[in-house]
Amino acid sequence: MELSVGPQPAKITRNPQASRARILEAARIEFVSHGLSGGRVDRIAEKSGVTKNLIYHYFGSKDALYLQVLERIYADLREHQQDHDLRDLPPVEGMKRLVSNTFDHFVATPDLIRLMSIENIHYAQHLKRSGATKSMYEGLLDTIRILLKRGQDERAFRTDVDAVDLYLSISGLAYFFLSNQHTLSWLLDRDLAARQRVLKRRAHVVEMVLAYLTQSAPSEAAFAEAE
Amino acid sequence: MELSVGPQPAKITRNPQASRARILEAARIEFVSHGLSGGRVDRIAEKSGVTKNLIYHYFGSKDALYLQVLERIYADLREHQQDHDLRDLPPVEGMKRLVSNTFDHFVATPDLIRLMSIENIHYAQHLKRSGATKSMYEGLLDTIRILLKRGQDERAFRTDVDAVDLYLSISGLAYFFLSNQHTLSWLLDRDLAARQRVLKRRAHVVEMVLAYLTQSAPSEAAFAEAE
Amino acid sequence: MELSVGPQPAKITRNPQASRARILEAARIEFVSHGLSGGRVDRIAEKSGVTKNLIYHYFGSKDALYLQVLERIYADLREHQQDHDLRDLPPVEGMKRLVSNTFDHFVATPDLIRLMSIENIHYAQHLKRSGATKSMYEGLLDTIRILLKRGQDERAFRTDVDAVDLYLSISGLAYFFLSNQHTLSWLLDRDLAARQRVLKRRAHVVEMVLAYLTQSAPSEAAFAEAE
Amino acid sequence: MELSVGPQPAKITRNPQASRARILEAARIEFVSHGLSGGRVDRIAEKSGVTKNLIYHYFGSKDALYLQVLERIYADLREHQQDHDLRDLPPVEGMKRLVSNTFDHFVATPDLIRLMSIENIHYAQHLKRSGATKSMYEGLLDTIRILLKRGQDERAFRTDVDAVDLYLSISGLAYFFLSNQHTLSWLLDRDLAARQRVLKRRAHVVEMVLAYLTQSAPSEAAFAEAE
DNA sequence: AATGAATGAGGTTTCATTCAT
DNA sequence: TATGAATGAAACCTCATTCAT
Repeated sequence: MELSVGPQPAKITRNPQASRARILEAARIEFVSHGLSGGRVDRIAEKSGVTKNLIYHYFGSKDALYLQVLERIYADLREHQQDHDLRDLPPVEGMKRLVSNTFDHFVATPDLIRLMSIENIHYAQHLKRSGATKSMYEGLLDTIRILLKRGQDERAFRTDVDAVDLYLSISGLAYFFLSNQHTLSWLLDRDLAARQRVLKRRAHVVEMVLAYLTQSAPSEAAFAEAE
Repeated sequence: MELSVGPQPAKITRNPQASRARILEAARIEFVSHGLSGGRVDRIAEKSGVTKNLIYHYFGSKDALYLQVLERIYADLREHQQDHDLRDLPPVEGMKRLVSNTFDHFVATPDLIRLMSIENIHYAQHLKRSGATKSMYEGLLDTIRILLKRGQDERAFRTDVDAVDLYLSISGLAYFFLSNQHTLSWLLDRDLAARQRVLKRRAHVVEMVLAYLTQSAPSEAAFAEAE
Repeated sequence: MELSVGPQPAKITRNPQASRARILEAARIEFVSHGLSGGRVDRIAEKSGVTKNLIYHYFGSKDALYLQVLERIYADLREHQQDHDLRDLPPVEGMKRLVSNTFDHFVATPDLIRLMSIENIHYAQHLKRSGATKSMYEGLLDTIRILLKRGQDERAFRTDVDAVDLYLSISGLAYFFLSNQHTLSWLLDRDLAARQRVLKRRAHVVEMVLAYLTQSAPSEAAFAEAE
Repeated sequence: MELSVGPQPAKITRNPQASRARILEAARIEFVSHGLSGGRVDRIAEKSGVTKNLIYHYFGSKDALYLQVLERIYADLREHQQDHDLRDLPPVEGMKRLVSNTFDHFVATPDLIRLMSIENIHYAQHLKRSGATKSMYEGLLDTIRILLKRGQDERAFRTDVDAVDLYLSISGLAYFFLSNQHTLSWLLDRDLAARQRVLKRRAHVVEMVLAYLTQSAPSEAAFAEAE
């Protein structure tokens, strides 16, 4: 579309924090939209109204800037992720809330989803280099473990559940639907971004997880065939 | 004195189909490894042992080459996806097989997973431009619908299941685990690529889907809260 | 001065060897004139009538191109340095010729002198990385050794001469005068580049070396080293 | 609540002379290490602990700063060069001392040597622009002339000696060995910086100069000029 | 069918320098 | 006297693409 807004008036801020923030914001949009290789420092400079030099002055390199964007996204994630208060709810209720909260959070942060995909395309090499972010997952996993334990003690949940698998399922059921929105919408000839469709999906996900957890006995045993 | 053999052409195949195939194979590896923006025509030329010009001669542009790779991956997918024979199995058994087949197929085709992620990063713009491939999903969806119907008729499966949601769940439970292997392995401090881990995951996925399908009644109804 | 010859007509050669040669020639002039850090790839491209890309296509980097220039200068040096035929002359005559040949050769190849200075500014890091050139000095040193030996056998030359020191003196007496032409001309208020001055210098250098060699006994011995 | 100490200026010296001195010192190291084109204002600022602006405030430009460094080096040279007291020694003794003093001085001031080389790479354009320093050479040349005259009067020295050539030889014999240390050490496969090697060289240089001066008659005369 | 040579446009990064306070 | 913020110009280098044969 590219409405020609003309050359951004190069607003000199003399406010380094504001400049940094504007660069980071523009970089987030750029990298989320085009990936790391596809992202252009020129566009980031233009969008943030600073010169390219300043970007390099503050961040050192395109890669380092990308890493900062990545770390900030994860830091935001950690801040906004509040599952602690679910730990004291009745287990079934708590778990339902946890699943739908996770779903909602994914819906609310498409950037996070795209950056995670981008990172995986790059074999997570930047994330691995980053000093941050690892612990954040522990909170969510702990909440899952606590609710699981309490539900099992109450005989509401089955007892053979691996918390990590449960976490992967809760996430995966939402993530795939969102991350692959564009290919799936086309292949299935449906607009998966439509509000009703999203709400329906959330209900489905919650039901599937809860059905699994509340099933009395594991079905008749392990699968045998390897590969 | 120079032997006048004329200009010694380094490596003439004179076999256009073989050249095309070598280019496509090299391009697949390149794009799967580095993404579309990150993929380099130079490397494709080098790996396939042809000159860059031939690539342009055959495919016209980098984007067009990428599209060919994409279409071929989908064509392969369609060819190898054989779910028809599951349609006549007992519904529970058939569904278990369908879930684990899907899982195994994803495990066996990491390229497909990476290309789907790459396409979504690019808003599926190439896939949408492609004339091919759309129908392939119908086969799998039909098999799901048939097994679902038969299971519901036998009162083995719950009746309020949306086939598309079921398809999304079966795929998503496997896809996320595989597509996000690199970030997850690091964040969770586990090697999710380990064979035992993969097998365990497959069993879990099958159980979750079956638990959902075989649950007698839907849990107490719709969710209310919208975002 | 910069006579504006206009944009070199970008003469497309379709002759890679000619292109390479033109690039190398332009690079030699550029690096010799401005040093390594001061040399500009843009100017080399302009002067050689090719695009910058071609330079990188052929040579990979500015540093690599500089190294090529350096190696070529040394290769030329080796080729043109013909001292072999001096070995059979009467020792005094041979040595005179060797000294004045060396002097003349330095005068004739100001590029070599400048590049040697440039390399030393850079701690010879490129030369050290080069695979080439080392052996070339052996020829000259051997000639020195042979003439020296024959002169000593004839009792024409003193016997306490270190060949390497002699080589360093023969070179240094010429080199300093030439390499430091610009500072010295200014500091001494004389045009050291003037033809008469150069010839006078050559005679002086020959005399000094020969006076040393033909001196009957070494002067009265060691110096008390000052720190 | 923030302690309102106002903008906390990191490191205010409020001592302009000390700042100037620190800048000059850092600049000297920088230019001597990397040359003029290779020297970086950023590094000078960092090393001297001041902001770049101050450098420009005091010196105006990189070139001007380099010139200051150059002039200071020459000023130091003049200050420390004490050859006056040699003028009254016996000529042979005095000349020996002058040669080895010059040699030692070069050894002790590698910066001077590197800057002279750098200046010559730049065609001495900065030195020529400088208002200073020219006269300094006169002292040394005068000492040479005086000792030469007295030696000739005593019939200790030959009579056909050009003082400037003698000066160039005394300097060149030491300079080349030192300025080209890096290339020569590599090409000759010897560590020319080793203390023993340096002392040996000094003795050789003294001997050569004295052999020349004390040689009774000039060798048989003219050289047929080549070229 | 295939090539070796060459390019235009634009990518990331560097660096001397200036602005506003 | 001194600063932190910011810049313009140009540096090196990359990459998809085309030309002439």
